[in-house]
Amino acid sequence: VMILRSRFLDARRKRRNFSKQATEVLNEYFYSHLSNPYPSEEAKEELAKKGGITVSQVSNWFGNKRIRYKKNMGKFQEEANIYAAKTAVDATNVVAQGNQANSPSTP
Amino acid sequence: NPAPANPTKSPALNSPTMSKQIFPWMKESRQNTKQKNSSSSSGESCAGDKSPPGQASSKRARTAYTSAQLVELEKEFHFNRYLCRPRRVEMANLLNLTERQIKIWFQNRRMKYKKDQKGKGMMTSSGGQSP
DNA sequence: ACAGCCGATCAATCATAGAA
DNA sequence: GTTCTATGATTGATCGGCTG
Repeated sequence: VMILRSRFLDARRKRRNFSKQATEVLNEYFYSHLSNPYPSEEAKEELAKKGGITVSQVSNWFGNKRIRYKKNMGKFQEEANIYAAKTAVDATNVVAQGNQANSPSTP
Repeated sequence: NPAPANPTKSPALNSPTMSKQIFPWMKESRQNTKQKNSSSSSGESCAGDKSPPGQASSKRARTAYTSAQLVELEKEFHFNRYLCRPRRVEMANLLNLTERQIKIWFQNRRMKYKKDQKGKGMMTSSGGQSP
């Protein structure tokens, strides 16, 4: 209403859809870690690099994906099956206690 | 309430492949993780009550701040990124918000500030796309 | 004990891109 | 060109951990 939405002070919300490559990488991680889709900071950086987007964008994507997935799981069923085939890093149990080798970028 | 939220719903899957379990993070709403218990007498009432029809539950609504409030907050932030207690009380009255809201606003604002700084540190020289 | 901060996340909402 | 849906970003507010 009246409150002319601050056309200014309001960050420019320009949106550009992600590339197929980025979406592919993000979905792959999401569905292969469906038991706990919370990538670590390092994992986010890796995903950002692979998808050609920023870490913030990776965070936004996971935030939106999680909420929307749980809000309407049925809608993603199909998509889930598509990505489910790849990488079965799935573990019914959360918390990786035995942290084993990874492939992080050792600084 | 578009989604009746049926907490206990069976997966009922008929996919040829594996299943789709309902992991804990998919469970609704926040406020979980910990369960403290208790024992103690008094109190029960646990909160958690759903909320179906009725109502009542606390609804941390997303109060939409007016542009006037935002301008004041923004102005103050530019002056000081941190607020002292007295100043906070002052602003709370002035803007008709609670001290808590003022505090939270500054916290979120600082996070945003930090995030913005992050993105501005690298820019070789190219750039500017002018549409 | 106790309040404030940080970092991550949630959840609602805004605004636009794309499909119908 | 209009209408509805998918999706990226923003933001008020919460959760848990840490600190003085």
